[in-house]
Amino acid sequence: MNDNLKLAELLFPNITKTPADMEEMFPPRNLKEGARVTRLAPSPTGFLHFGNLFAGMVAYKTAKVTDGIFFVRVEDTDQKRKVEGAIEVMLKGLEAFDVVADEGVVGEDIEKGDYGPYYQSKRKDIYHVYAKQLVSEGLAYPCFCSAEELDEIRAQQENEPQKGYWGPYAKCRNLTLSDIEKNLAEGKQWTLRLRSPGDAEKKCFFDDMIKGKIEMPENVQDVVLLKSDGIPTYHFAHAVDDHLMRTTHVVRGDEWMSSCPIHLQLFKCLGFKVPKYAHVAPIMKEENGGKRKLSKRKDPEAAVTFYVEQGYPKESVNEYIMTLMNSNFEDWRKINKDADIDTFPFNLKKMSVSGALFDMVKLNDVSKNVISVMNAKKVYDYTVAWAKEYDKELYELLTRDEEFSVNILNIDREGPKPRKDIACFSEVKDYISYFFDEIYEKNYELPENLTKEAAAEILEAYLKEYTAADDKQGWFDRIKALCEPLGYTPNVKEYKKNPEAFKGHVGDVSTVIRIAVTGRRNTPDLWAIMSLLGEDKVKARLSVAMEFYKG
RNA sequence: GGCCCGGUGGUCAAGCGGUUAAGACACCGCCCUUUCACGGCGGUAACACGGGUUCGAUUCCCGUCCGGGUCACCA
Repeated sequence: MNDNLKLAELLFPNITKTPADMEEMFPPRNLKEGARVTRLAPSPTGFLHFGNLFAGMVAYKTAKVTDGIFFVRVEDTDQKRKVEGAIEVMLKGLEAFDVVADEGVVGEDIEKGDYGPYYQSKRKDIYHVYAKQLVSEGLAYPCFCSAEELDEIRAQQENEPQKGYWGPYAKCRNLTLSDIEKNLAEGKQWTLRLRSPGDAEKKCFFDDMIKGKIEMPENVQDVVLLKSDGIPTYHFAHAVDDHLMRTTHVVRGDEWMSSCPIHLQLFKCLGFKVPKYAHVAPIMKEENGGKRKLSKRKDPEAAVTFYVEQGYPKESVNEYIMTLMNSNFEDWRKINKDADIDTFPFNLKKMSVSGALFDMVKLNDVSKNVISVMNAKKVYDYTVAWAKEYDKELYELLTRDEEFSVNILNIDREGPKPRKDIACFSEVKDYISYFFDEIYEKNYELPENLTKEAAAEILEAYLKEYTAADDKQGWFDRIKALCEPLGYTPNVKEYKKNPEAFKGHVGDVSTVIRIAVTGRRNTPDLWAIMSLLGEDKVKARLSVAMEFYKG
């Protein structure tokens, strides 16, 4: 027995399984040609960042368009960062936007699939099988350096371009078996390090699905594989897990790019086939002229819960994310208006290489379009569901008389040219406020070209004429008839030709009525509004406004 | 600082040596219109800079500058 084998035995006495056993336990997946296996591997921090959703969506779509598998693995190897209830928060956030795993962690401590466990904290023995293998091959060794010693090494390297624990600085790299036995006997803490076979003069290569061909110097760092508590670092866990779980495409944030030399080397040392990588750029935020990553601390929209709380329908957020993911999505949508978003041929290679700025204005535009083509009942249902959670008053108002509420939401909807007023359901309250006395806010402010006196005059005349019995045409004819006696013209074109001849046109008359009834200058179809409000309420509002203008 | 990646209108972006340099959002104007919208039409606005290579560079190469990432017993 050579020293490496003895050391392996010494370090991992209880590990009896071998990599071959692992291969047998987690055989290659039986999927059709071209099917991709992707994953989302979040750490349980209790916060679902928009970037996580974004990356998750990329991974999810990649699997879906190839009839592959998308799974969730929880990277809980850092005990210090663990947060209670974090899994639930994350899964809920993903689910709210239809990113649902086929396999892996599907609920707090609920796992599904044959390639688990999917919590890294439960996979210790699996990692140790490979750790033992590496040691026995001389590719890994225990390191007894303390944090202080490591700091010292760093201090020595000030002018050294190649920093870190490598070659000449790797103090524990050449410890003899008896040195190690002695340290162990003294009860010294140790980490397991890779004995890097890399050469800084040589290059390593990989072809990223998004970034293209990448060339970097080989890794020479003796990176930590197992922390002193025996739990693996990200690098080691990534290699072991993604191999054993048969991930074909590793989709992750591009902050991992610079670790690729380590990963490539690890896969090689472990005898694994390297997966394809797809490094996605982060979503950025504009800040005094510059760009920076969306920040959990500074930007409310960085939290996925933000969209839920504001009441953006999942369809809107999904559409917006798709426009960010593949810019040809909008063109596709234009010619496939009613198509299911899942039928869009998402393509990893069309992803943008650099980070896009998050654009709330664009999100709102996308969302208005999405909501504008929903029927009134659907808008009602969505709004009620949202309000139940986030706005009790609105919930009560809306559900008091469902038919009435749906009718309100139906004004100027479901036609060939629906209005686009609502971007998210938290806007609904304001949008419909004048239908409910409880939340209606009077506002009699007039446009510049109209005086209080003129407004009072118009209202007085209209009050005499108004009847709820009119149909839309009759209603409008009546308003037109009002114009001339008061010095306005019912004909806008005529007004434009000769503005001096009139006090205004029929639009001004309508505006005064609209303001009196709704308290605002822009609303959907006024006739429909007045019909829903009913004669009594309309008359009351007209009178109150008239008194106001009379002063 | 070393190593990577990137830089086309305000934003998202097509583009792969010859284009009037697409499109979308935003903005402006006009038309339609009872208002507001919707819709239609039109407009302002861009290849970071300097060198090459080439008959010709936004496209290829080099340098500069500017952004971003990364250099942990965090992921």
